Parts: sequence; structure tokens; C-alpha cells
Amino acid sequence: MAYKILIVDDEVMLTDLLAAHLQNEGYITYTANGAEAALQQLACVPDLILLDINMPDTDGLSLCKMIRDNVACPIVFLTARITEQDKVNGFLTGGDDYITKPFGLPEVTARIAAHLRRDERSRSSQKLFAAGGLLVNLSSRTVFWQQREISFSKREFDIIEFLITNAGQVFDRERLYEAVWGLDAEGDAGVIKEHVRKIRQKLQEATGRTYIETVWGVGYRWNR
Amino acid sequence: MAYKILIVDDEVMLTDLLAAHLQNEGYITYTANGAEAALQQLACVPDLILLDINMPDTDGLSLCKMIRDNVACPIVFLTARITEQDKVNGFLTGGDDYITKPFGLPEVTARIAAHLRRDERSRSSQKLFAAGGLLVNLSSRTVFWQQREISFSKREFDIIEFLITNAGQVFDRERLYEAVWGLDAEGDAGVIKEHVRKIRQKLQEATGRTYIETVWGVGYRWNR
DNA sequence: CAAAAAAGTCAAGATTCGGTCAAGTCCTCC
DNA sequence: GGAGGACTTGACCGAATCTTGACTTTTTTG
Repeated sequence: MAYKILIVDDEVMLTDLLAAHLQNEGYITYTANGAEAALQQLACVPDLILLDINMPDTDGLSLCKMIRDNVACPIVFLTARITEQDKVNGFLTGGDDYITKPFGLPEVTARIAAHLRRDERSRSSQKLFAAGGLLVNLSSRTVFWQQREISFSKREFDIIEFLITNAGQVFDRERLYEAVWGLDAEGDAGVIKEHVRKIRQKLQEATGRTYIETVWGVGYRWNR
Repeated sequence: MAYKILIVDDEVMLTDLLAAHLQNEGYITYTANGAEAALQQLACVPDLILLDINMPDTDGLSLCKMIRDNVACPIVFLTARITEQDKVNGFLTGGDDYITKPFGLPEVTARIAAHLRRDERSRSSQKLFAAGGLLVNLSSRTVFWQQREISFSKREFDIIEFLITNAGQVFDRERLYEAVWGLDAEGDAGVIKEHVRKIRQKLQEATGRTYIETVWGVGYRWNR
């Protein structure tokens, strides 16, 4: 299967060069020369994004956040340099990487290939979710905030697990109930309300946020 | 999109009954009354298979294996009972499920619907529409303009979703009402006027345009 | 140009939904 | 067999949303 790569940089010369090179390597490429164009191009649902975070007239961090909110693929940053501050700001999260300018084309292709391989492997069985200080480990069924563990009951964790592995998507209570209790479970999906309350309470207490958002009239959604 | 379901059982009465019922639910059905027929029918590339593993003259396990080697869709087993040994033998793998005989038709349809939904989710989890700076995400039910979210209520978003997935087409209020509220909904399609007003208001405020166009005497249309 | 028809606006009442709580049941581990 | 935690249930309340109907504006048509 051919991978789709979205290239975002303000310099047309550079995006074209990269696009030509990557097409040559067998990738399908999309380019965008600004923040707005980048967001539009997300509709192609790329497998990987090459992103210049130092584009003029663009707030790199919030563009990056927008991208992450809408697609779940690795982002490789093209940048003059990454400072410690950048890392703290959350530019780099789990699946991401950066390449400092100037760079050679072989370096770019090598990194891309490595990321796609890793992504491929981990997508099917990702067991660890990290999001802004919160660490959810599906294998050991534990949740940590900073160094401190937050304990959840079975049902509570099941709900978190389902939501977090489908982060960003909205599920109504029926679907959630079905997913956690099983297809043939009978009972009132209203229980979810109570469990969600408990989960939120614990998360709020420990982290100051609630993570699970209500979409009124529709259902719940895990917010990264 | 109509899903294709292959029904495999040696009892013609049963396959016919299931086929009739599922067609009624809007599925496209194919039937096979033996192992050989089943393998031939795989050519239709079904989205889900209902399979009796206790057919006479047939080794259920190897038939099942053959099927899996050729198509990658969930299989729901129809069986008298599943023993622990069956599970060990590998009848049940990741995406699969079983229904024990005797079963009711509602149970079958419920299971099928659930499996198809799950399958759908893993196949293409993000449904994104980008149009002129506007980013509409159907999975998370969010709408962004530049970096800023525009929030819509359930009905409002439902209307946007319908119009945007059928962008360019004109729908009269009756049709829109039917599409969003459901076929059997009773009520006045006049509500649409009010919801459209709210949608336009929010869009106008955020983006400076209205996107939903009135075709006088006919209906509404989403303009990119 | 005036009347009729269609579409848009507005405010208020009706309705639905989600959060919360308290109480009851079930289960497990001493 | 009892204590404690986990899971459910049902009722209630307030808030968000939906709907309605009267009214205004715009467009079409005779």
C-alpha cells in the first residue's frame, strides 16, 4: 500500500522538491504552503506529515495542535532547531520526530520510512497512551499522573480504555455500553453516566482536568 | 452504502429466512448451503459472514480457515454451542463473534450492526471535510475555522453533516427533515428554518460567510 | 403595483438530556 | 458471615436545546 505524506512548508521550492523526491520513492504526496492550506489538506488523511513549524504568519504550536486534534499520524518537524522550550511546549509527543535544517534528502526518506514502519507495527497493538502528563498503560491497566497513580475500578478502566483508543471520536451511551459490557449484555446504558462521573471526579482531583467531554445530545469523547 | 452479508448454513429454510430478514433491513445478502458453495460465494467479497460451523459433511474449522485466508471480514458463527475447546482451536479470532442456536432475528441484526460499525471504525476512523478554511470532522463532530472552534448543537451539526456530505445538491425541507429526524419522525419541517438560521448565524459570525444557500422555492444547498 | 407565497426572524414555552445523589444489590476477601 | 468496595438503579433538578407560532421580510406572479 502506498503511504500518503503531507508536506507543509511556506517555501514552494522546498515542498516541490520534497514532493518530487518522495513521489520517486513511491509515496503519494500532498503539499501545503501555509497553515490554512495545511488544514484543508488534512482531508486526505495522510499517514505522515512533514511540518515546518517556523513558517511566517503562523503559530506553529497551535497549527500543530489542530492537526493532532484531527488526525492521528506521526508528525516530523522540519525546523532550524528544536529548543528545550519547544519540547516543553508540547511540539513533540509520542510518535513524533524532528529534522533540523539544512538536511539531505536521504536523511528525510530514511526517517520517514522508519516512522511508517514503527507506526505500522504499533498501530495494531498500542498499549501506552501519553497525553500531557497523563500516562495510561493498557497492559498493566494503570493510570499515572506525574509520578502518582490514579486508581480506577474495572468498569471505569474499561471505559477509559475504549475512549482513549478511539480518542477524538464521539460515542453515544448505547455504543459505549455495547463496547464495554459486550454485545449481548442487557441492562440500562444509563450506568455510564455514573461511571463517567466517577472517572471525571478522580481525574479532576488528580490532574485538574476531566478529559472526557460531553457532546450534548450525542455522547462522550476523550480529549487529548 | 449497503453492506453485503454472506449466509452459510446447510438448512435452506434457515438461510432463506435470514436472507429475507436481512434484506428487509437493507442489507445485500448471498447464501450458500455447503462448504463448496460458500467458497465460491466469497467472490462477492462480503462485509460480514454468518457461518454455521456444525454443518454435516463439512469440517467447520478448515472451512473457516479457508475463508479467512481469502477475505478479511468479521465472521459471526451460528452454532449450537461454543466449547472452550472450540475457542482454543481458533474458531474465534479478533473480529469474530458467535450466536448460539436457537436465536431470535433481532439478536442477529443487532450483532451484525455492531460488527459492521466496529469494522467501519477501524477502517477509516476519521471523516474529514475541508472547504475553504472550514474544517468539519464528522467523527469528533467538531467544526473549526482557522484555529477556532465553532460549536453546534446536535441538530445543527446533523444538518451540517447531511448537507456537507451531499454538498452541491439541493434538498427541500421535507427531505432534510426526513434525513435528519428520521423517516418516521412526525413534526413540522418548518423547524429547519430555525436551525438553518442558527447555523448561518454562527458561521457568518466566525467566517464571514454562510455556506448554506437558499434555492428559492426549492430548498437548501451547501456551498463550498 | 398589489397580493400571494416562500423564507427568515424572534421570543417564549415545552422538552429532552446529562449530572448528581442516595439507596440497594452483588461480589470478594477476610 | 460480615465488612467493604464495586456496580446498578431510579428519581430528581437544572440547564441546554428544540419546537412552535406569530410576525416580518423578500421574492414571485397576476
